[in-house]
Amino acid sequence: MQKNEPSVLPHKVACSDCTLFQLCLPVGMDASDLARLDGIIQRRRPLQRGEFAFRMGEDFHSIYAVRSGSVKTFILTEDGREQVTGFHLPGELLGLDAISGEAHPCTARALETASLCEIPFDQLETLWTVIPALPRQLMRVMGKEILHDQTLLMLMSKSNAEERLAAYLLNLSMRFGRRGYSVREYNLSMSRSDIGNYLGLAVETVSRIFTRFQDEGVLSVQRKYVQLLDMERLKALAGALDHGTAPTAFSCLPAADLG
Amino acid sequence: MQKNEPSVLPHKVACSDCTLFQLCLPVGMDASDLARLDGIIQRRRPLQRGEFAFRMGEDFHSIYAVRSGSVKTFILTEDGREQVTGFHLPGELLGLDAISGEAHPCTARALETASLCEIPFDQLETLWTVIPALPRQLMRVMGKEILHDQTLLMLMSKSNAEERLAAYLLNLSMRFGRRGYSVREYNLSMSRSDIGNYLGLAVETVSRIFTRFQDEGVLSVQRKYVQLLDMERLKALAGALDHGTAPTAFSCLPAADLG
DNA sequence: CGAATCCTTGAACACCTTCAACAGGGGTGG
DNA sequence: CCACCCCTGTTGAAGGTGTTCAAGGATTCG
Repeated sequence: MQKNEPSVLPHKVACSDCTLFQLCLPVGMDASDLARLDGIIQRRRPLQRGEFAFRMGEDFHSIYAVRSGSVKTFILTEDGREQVTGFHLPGELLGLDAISGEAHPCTARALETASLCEIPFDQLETLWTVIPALPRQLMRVMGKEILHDQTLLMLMSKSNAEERLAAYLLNLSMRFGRRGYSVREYNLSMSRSDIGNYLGLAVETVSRIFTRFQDEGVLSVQRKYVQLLDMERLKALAGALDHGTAPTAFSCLPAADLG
Repeated sequence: MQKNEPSVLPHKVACSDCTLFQLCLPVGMDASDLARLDGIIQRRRPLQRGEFAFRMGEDFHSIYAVRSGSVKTFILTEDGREQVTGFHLPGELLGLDAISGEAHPCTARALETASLCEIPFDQLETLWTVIPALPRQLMRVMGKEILHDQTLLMLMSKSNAEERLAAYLLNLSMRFGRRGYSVREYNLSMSRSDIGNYLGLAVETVSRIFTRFQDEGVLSVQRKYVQLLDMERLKALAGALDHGTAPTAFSCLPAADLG
């Protein structure tokens, strides 16, 4: 199998010792910078599946980095329906969409046991007067988020159900790969319903396409466990959308994460 | 009629004298800060309809603020098709999606005669060491962009054609309103094809729905010129999507601009 | 073991797309 | 100034893709 969970529950690991270091905020910072950043980060007890990191409408105070586990973010419409806006893996930041306002526009909920680093935003602001690399880096991350959303947007408006699911699975693969996990097999921490919601498809459609992909030998799936058997076919299925004329290191979707 | 074009061609207007001041970057800056920002801004000759501000793949050097006219941004897929990612009105920034990378991920093209302020990013970076409000403000703008994309995403995945077009027209209305123009009538600077592309709909569908809305008395449209006759019905048509449990001042779509 | 939830599968239907033809400006050139 | 053309926009009819509705099967957890 694969290892989607770190073997040790990290509770007091410093940024400098964190294996996610390069995926997270501290890129381009030296040891003393790291120590300072470390000083403002709050490490809370891990969230259990279903628990909330923050809820829509709550005052915005902090952004969060996922250290282990996974989190989904979603908006509740006034009629009570959910709209999943993203899935967040270790090394990814949470709450960036709140920076422009006073309150969180979405809710963040753990899909499985997950530990987060909380980074109080006002302290981050005071910090970047002494660490010039910090705002630049945060903007890079926000820029990636923008790219991600635009890619997803394109997926939604120009692709059919097969292409969407293929791109989604490849994107997850890439993100797991970056974190040192297998790109060929992984466990989905989110339900079919979440996937469908995220991709703008009915659950039934997601299910049908999983079956179809399996019948065609592109992948094997059994409940949460997915093996990508024919990456090439999958990439072909994902369509011309991805390996575009894109500037930099776009593997299957832009450097920005799709979910 | 309405006034979508400033009467004077602005060529050497200082930030402090710019009527778009509050929509643009300089929010929360004092006179001396403004002067400094002013010093790095480059004002080029206006773009003619069809001219490019920058093209996908070009090195990222600057972000741009639209001063007058309108601009569309789009991605070219490898098979040569266009994907419109946004429309930009006066006071809105351009090129934020390039901050995370080395090159522009999209192309920006004038929909009509348009003048832009070019803001070299490296100079902006040096500037924000002396103007702490600057990175904060830029992040707010980027955060809005993220919110905008997420809203649009929701529109794409959960709404039908009528809801999309209604939300789109209301969003434009709101953005014109903020700039002091009429919220009830305006000229579309983009083609039906661009609208359809942007909303993930076929041109024919856009056309049909315009006709349907007109037949129902919701609006009147003739070529580019649109009058919103029944805002309430239009809002109802746009659906529960917008006036959500949203945190702050969400008029019809979040404070973030939809296009 | 039973209940609840998640996932799968089938069939009918709705919505939008595609294909096709035509209308109407706006510009150019005669 | 008018004729012509091209491009954009409109309208109609057929077809496809995904949704909805409905039911059954599988897994998990109390």
